Amino acid sequence: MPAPLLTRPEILGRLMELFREKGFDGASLADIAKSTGLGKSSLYHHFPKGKEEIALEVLGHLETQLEEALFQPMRSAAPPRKKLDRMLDTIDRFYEGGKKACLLERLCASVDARRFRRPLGRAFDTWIDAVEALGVECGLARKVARQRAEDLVVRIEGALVVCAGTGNTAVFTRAIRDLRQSVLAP
Amino acid sequence: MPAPLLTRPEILGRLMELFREKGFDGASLADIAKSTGLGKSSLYHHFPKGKEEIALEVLGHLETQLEEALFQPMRSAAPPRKKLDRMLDTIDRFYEGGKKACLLERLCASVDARRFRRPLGRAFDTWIDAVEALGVECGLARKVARQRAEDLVVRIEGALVVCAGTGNTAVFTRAIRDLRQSVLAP
DNA sequence: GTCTATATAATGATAGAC
DNA sequence: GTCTATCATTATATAGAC
Repeated sequence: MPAPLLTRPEILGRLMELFREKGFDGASLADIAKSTGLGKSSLYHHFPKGKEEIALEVLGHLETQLEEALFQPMRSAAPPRKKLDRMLDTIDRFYEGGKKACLLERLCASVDARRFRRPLGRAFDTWIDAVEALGVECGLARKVARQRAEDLVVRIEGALVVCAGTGNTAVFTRAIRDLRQSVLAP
Repeated sequence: MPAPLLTRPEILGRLMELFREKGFDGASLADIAKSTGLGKSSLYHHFPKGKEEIALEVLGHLETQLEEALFQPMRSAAPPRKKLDRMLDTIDRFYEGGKKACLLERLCASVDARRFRRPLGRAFDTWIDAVEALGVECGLARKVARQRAEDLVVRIEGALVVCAGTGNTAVFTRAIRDLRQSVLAP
């Protein structure tokens, strides 16, 4: 009875890396096995429903990570501007300055996107909600705060696409910089 | 000697639809054959180097379309604000109000993105250049015009991603509306 | 320029031993 | 919980007839 080689969070972390790099359609079970160090059969032990279940679990893992690293800190008593700065720092690190792709975007662009629709929509909404709350905390009208929050997510995702297409990460860096000013502006 | 069933632009048009819907990794040769009504062997007659060549040709077809429908009109003598409006109308139609994906984004998100890097970068740059020219025409400093142009492309691409993830096309509609005001603002 | 038939490799997924 | 071996299916790509 061999012991597990990796903990479940470790496995999911590696798989998130893989899907961010190759996308869902582009990552084969062979890739998945290699990136985790597990054989295919072991994978089906952990994820009996196969590749689709793997992606859903990885999405869930991301939601947990986002909650801890991105959303929890937003509910502290710190000044909203500080909290926005912290969020943008975390985002900048997570995407490595525009060099790494977004899991949400990669799954949106997959053939089975409809299967992932619910968790994808929830992840985007949670993210937007967190930024909206900052705006409201800053005294912005709810509607304005909402639009600014949507705009933040839109610009992050768009900048990642344009960076991937042009190879010019300056676009992402500038997006982050601009958002520090614009999101909570009066 | 059977006659060709479709002209080359017709073939490329259908394939563009297919890749926008399924992505490069998600569209199989069987899908490609079905969408064009051609057998696999016929496909290899038209595109001897296979699937990768198909995607490159489709990208070229898009560049031609963009040149005619998007960039040419920008070089007319019309007032810049009118021309921006026209571009945003064309974009809105092309993406069907946020319901259809962007070919550039789908190819950026493919496993072989590096193969498409050059034409992808060129397409993005040409697009940004065209918008930048409008800004300069409007009296904006070149640097400002450039940033606004990048921002337009970023927000379009990002809005498409968020729409695909949330199913809420309002985000795209609002992005288009906002851009009408912000891109050429003094 | 299209077709049918096929080659060959890779795909997602299972069976059963340990 | 992992492994090796294998399954049926699908993938991209060719050969050669018409």
